[in-house]
Amino acid sequence: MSIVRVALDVPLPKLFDYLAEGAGRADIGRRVIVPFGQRRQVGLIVELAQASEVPAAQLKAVIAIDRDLPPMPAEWLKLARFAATYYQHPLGATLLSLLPPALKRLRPPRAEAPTAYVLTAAGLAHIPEINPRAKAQRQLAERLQQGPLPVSEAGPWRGQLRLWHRTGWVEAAETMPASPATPSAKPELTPDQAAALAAVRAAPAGFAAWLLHGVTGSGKTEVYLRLIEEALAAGRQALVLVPEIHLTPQTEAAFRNRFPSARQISLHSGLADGERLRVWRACLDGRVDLVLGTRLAVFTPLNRLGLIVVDEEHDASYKQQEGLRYSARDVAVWRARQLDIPIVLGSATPALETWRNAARGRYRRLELSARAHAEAVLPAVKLIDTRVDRPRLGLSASLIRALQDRLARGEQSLLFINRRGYAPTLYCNACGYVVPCPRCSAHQVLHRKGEKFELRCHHCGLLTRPPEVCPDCGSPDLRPAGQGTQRLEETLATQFPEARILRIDRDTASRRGAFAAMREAVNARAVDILVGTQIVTKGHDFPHLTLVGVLGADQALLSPDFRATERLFAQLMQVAGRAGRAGRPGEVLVQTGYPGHPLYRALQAHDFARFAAQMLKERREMEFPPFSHQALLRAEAERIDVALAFLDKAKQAGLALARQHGVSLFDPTPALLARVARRERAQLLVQAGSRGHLQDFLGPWLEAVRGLPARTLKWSIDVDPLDF
DNA sequence: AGCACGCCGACT
DNA sequence: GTCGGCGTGCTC
Repeated sequence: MSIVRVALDVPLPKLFDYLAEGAGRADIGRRVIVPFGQRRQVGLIVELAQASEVPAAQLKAVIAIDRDLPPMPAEWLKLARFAATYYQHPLGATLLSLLPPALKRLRPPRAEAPTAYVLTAAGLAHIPEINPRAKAQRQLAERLQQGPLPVSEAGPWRGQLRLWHRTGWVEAAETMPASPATPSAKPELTPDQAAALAAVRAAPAGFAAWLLHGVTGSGKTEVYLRLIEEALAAGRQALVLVPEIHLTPQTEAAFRNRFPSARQISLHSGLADGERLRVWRACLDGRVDLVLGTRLAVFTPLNRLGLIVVDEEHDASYKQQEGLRYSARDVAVWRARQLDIPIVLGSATPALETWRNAARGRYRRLELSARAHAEAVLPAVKLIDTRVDRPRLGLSASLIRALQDRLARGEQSLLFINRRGYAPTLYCNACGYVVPCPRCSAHQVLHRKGEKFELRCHHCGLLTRPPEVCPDCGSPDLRPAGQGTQRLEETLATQFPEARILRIDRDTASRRGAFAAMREAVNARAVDILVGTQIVTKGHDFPHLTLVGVLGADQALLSPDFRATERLFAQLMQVAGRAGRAGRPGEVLVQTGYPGHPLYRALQAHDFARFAAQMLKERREMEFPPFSHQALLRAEAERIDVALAFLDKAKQAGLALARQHGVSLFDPTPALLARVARRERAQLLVQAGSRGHLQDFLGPWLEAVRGLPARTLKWSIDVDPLDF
């Protein structure tokens, strides 16, 4: 009787042994259903064993091995094991969280009816044999030869398609139907692009990590496309990671137009379970050439992977903030190394970690310095000193003049303000009281809803009606304080009654398709002034935009988070890149009370290298990443002292180990946002000089932490944390 | 994580 | 006298 070692979705760092008659090597990586305690669980076979340490009498037998699905490949299991180990997450919980949700259900889900069909090789071979009198069949075959046929367009052919599906002449098309039959034209390469491509081509085959550094508009995408083209031509697959779903539709279309014959899929958390399963299955079967997706796509099982691209590699959304807290960028680099293939990390403002890796020669840097359109020059960045030119309702006189200019010339402007809602707070003019969220350590944000106002907490979602009088002193003189996108929109409407204004933030762009519609409106010049949060900074071209105004940027400079400046710089570079793309020079006006700040100087010079050098110098002095490696033990409880006491015990339990491994344990502190939804959060920082030391320490330490009583609290470990 | 077992307060 | 509170301990 064989014994299989099964990974289960339980928070225990161990495998469970089961008897499985007739199980063999071919079952490693297969889904199983096993009895577990009083219930049944879905698991994954990860090893075979001759004997078990568990007494034979306690071993139960597997209920079923799912052989309908190909086993998860060894490479994938290895990748998942790495992630589990590196991010200190139980292997079972890791593996099961990486499967499509549908496969975690006990009842192996039936693959849903396809939404489109393609001809199989067998189907193609069958075509000549179709009876010439069977007109409908001939027509259908002809149509299928032109490409995938969506069921929605199949009309009366539906029955025939189902029949052919059963005979194997057609199959479900996981890949989106290619739009044009002929690939879109390849633009001519700029010298920088050509040089970058030449460098990659000249490198010996195998693993290499490339940092493609180029400002917005310098044509990074074209470099990706050429490299993908070569990978596809060599019969390999390409995996392209992008930060967020908003980005996928247009990137998706660009890729499909360029590689109409490639089988392309998109993978992100917005997909319905059935769709996600189908796409996954297609990858597992090797029926996909090009995968475009958000962070979770880094774990797609692919057997011919030849190239990985991580676009906007600095973006924080690559880091998962719960469960397995992985960084898709870092996992991608590991995967490329494991598969011995190249990986390209692209950004105008690389993460300082990445920049330093390039400086140390671990990654190789490729520079795109010029904008792809020769006539498009980098925008001039000017600072408006708000100590002199005091903004009224957020707008300085200089910014108003600049807006007037664009309106007069029929050009578009964008005002960037990273605060949604009407005003960040509602305060009492008599006593200074500010309405707090009763459940979080944060102020409630004033939102306008039609003619009415409401208070919302951006952390826990609490929605309340604004008080009529100050809850503290009874004064009726309550006022909005500061600016949000809604209020700015309102101010602009009074200031420029003739202007067409559009606000883009999470509140207006969250509806499906809303974002695309707004982008279209802007491109059709149905908008004069755009007001937006960071959502507008992400990879969208607005060709008629010549002015970008930045409001409220200083806030990040005062943040206690040591990465806040890095993020602000990236955001400002990105938003500046929106201005002046179609030959007209763009202008960026930043309102600030600190015009002498080095961040702004570097921004004016469009000099990332200078900014990075400054930041790295500071980081080195402070022994912050990338000059150290961190992990955060987070704890949350109903009371902060409970969380802090737990962390203190954890610290005591780790002191000896820490000394032994040369690792520093800091004192437990309340989190920057100490209370969210009535839960008090605290954290303990672990810092080490190298990844190795940190890793060596974390394993045994967490084992000890797991033994600590933690009845009324939840804790988790975050390796390479981004948020504090 | 679930789920059962187990020992102390207000109810048909 | 029971129903049920959630403390603690285990799951191959």
